[in-house]
Amino acid sequence: MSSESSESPDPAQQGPAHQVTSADVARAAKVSRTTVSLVLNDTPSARISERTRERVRAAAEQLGYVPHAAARSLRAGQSDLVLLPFAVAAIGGLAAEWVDRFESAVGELGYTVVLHGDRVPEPLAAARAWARLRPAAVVASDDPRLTADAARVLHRAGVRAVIASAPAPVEGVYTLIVDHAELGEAAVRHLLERGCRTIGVVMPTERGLATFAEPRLAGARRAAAAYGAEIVQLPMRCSEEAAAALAVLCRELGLDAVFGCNDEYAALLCAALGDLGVAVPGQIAVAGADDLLLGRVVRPRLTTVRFHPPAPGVLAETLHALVTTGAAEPLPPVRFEVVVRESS
Amino acid sequence: MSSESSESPDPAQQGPAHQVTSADVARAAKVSRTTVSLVLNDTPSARISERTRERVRAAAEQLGYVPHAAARSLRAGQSDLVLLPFAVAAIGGLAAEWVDRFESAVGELGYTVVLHGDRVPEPLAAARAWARLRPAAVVASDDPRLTADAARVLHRAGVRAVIASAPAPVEGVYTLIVDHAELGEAAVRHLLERGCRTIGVVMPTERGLATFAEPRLAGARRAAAAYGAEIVQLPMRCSEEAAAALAVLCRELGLDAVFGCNDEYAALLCAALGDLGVAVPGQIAVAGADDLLLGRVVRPRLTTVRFHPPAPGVLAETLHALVTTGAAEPLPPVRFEVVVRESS
DNA sequence: GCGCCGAGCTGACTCGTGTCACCATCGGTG
DNA sequence: CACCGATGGTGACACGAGTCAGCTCGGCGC
Repeated sequence: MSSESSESPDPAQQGPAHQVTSADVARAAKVSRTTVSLVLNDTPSARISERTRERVRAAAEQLGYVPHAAARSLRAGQSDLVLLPFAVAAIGGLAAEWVDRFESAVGELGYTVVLHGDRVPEPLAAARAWARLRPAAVVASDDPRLTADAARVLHRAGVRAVIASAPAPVEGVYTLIVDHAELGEAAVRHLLERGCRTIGVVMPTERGLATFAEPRLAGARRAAAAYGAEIVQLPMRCSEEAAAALAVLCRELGLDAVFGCNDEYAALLCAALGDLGVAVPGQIAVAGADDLLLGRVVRPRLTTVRFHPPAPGVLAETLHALVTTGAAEPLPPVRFEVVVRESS
Repeated sequence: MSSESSESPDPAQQGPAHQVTSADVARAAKVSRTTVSLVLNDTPSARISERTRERVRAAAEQLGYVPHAAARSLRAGQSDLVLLPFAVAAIGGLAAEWVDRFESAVGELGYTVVLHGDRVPEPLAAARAWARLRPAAVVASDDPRLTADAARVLHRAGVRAVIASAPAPVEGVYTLIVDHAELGEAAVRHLLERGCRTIGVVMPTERGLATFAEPRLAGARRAAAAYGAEIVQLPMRCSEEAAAALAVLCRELGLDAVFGCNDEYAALLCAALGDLGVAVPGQIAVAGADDLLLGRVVRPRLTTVRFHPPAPGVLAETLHALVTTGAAEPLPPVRFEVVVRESS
């Protein structure tokens, strides 16, 4: 494979062909580098004749000049990066679409969104890794590593906005309250209202999911307490085999309902119960959470809890306000809604 | 631990508190900036006494110094960024896990992986956007924007390795051959071997998926031609309603099999057929692709085509070789495997 | 002739880092 | 005393871009 037509057969072989800088454009247009900068950035105060502007733009185009973001933000003292420290696999289908729309929204405000998932468990080490990039903002979601200390490291590195969703406010972080306990409570209250009194709660054993699972369980307990009902913890891996084993256990324990913690686990368990001949919801009712496509594909369709995050555009403006003015109106807590379908 | 504690109550409120640079560390340790750099980078040729090293490290720790990645790579003339220009929503569940493992693998080689999904449709504009970040490598997957011209823009900006998966080699790009036509062919050949002769192929109407759908359809045609069978295109959105409508159409058309293009579409259609009382696979056999969890959760379980990408570590080493030496061994084409389950 | 003005452009400094060449000190030797 | 070789450090430049103060030049008024 060769990429450069006639000049040179293979640029990958001959080392970087000399990166094009604004100095090259200046030489080509026979002006100073200053002029190039003024023209290409449309600096309002600059008094450059239209003829010169044309020359500069033509030269830039012809040379294929692309500004160097790092150099620019170094000089500017502030970058246009917005860092989302997520591992891709940790983003569900629903959230993925939200992320994409958020990306468009902040993109229109001139930011460059960047996802960077690392496996660093220690909060300060993770924060340092993020800080190296000197982003203008960091937007995390229920990431337990985003502690007050981590936020301090980020602010020290010049990060202007640190945003996170979390069950409770974190010092130095603009916190969007997402109370998973409330979600668990809503799901289990629904099952209680259906008359169920012995309710299993699936606890995913995959690392990282504990952040959601623990508070959801706590909420489930809260709901059960009000009805004098019983809660049973059900550890489970995200696999068919684990689901099959757990289904047997559910029957043995005589549960009359299970909160799956998440649509994936709920659907897996639901299918396993069906294979066992257990009627859903007749003998055991099942509810999931997060309203994934999955829940509408299985039969019976899965009852789930859908949550309503702020519109991406709204959060984008909040971010922009934080970056520019250092403050922003707090957003209302994220609300949940039980979507009753056929599994309960 | 607290790095600043008493000085300032709320770092977010009082503006950037003066970013900590290596010069600050130098002052605190009473050495030159050069020494700081030598110590913190463990430069092998440096002759610095252990006492001084300690002082420098202590000062850096105490001040919470984090190096400025942009400045560093500016000076180095090359960054450690690996850019994956994917929209998050475009990554399926299976691929997401692969991406995460790839991230770990290249991370161990000292790179920083960054996902950046934009919606720029024009290849050169997109390439310029990527080039601004001056990554060491760009790894794309079946992205139609990664043309030979786009690759040229990237190389011009000093990008050392441009890697992509695609059905056919692209000039200037290290291409990992993933022949979706072959995938479609395998799936449909399986259905043909089951005796089916009138086969529908779902064509997702969502933008971006055409990249996969078109070649898969072409492969389906190839397989059908060998058997003298008929192929019917079935456009479909990714929703329950669209699936229900399409299920009716399938029955009317008298199809005896459908290739769902993808497990999501296949599962959706499968469920809709079931709701209609059509027996799967009795009356209509269904096959999907990509081997998502979804396919093992629905009943009947979905027959699917699984593909075997190179191990993340292998591709990471290929990338490293390209970045450092400019060349790498070609990898064998990605192979596919039909996983027969209950829907066919 | 001199002073002033504005249009049009540029020189020189800055951001935070890495690195090369050079410098200072010291103990030892001819 | 002059010289040497380590040892332990530092000064100054470069990377690519943005920006402020200042330069030149032609035209105009008196």
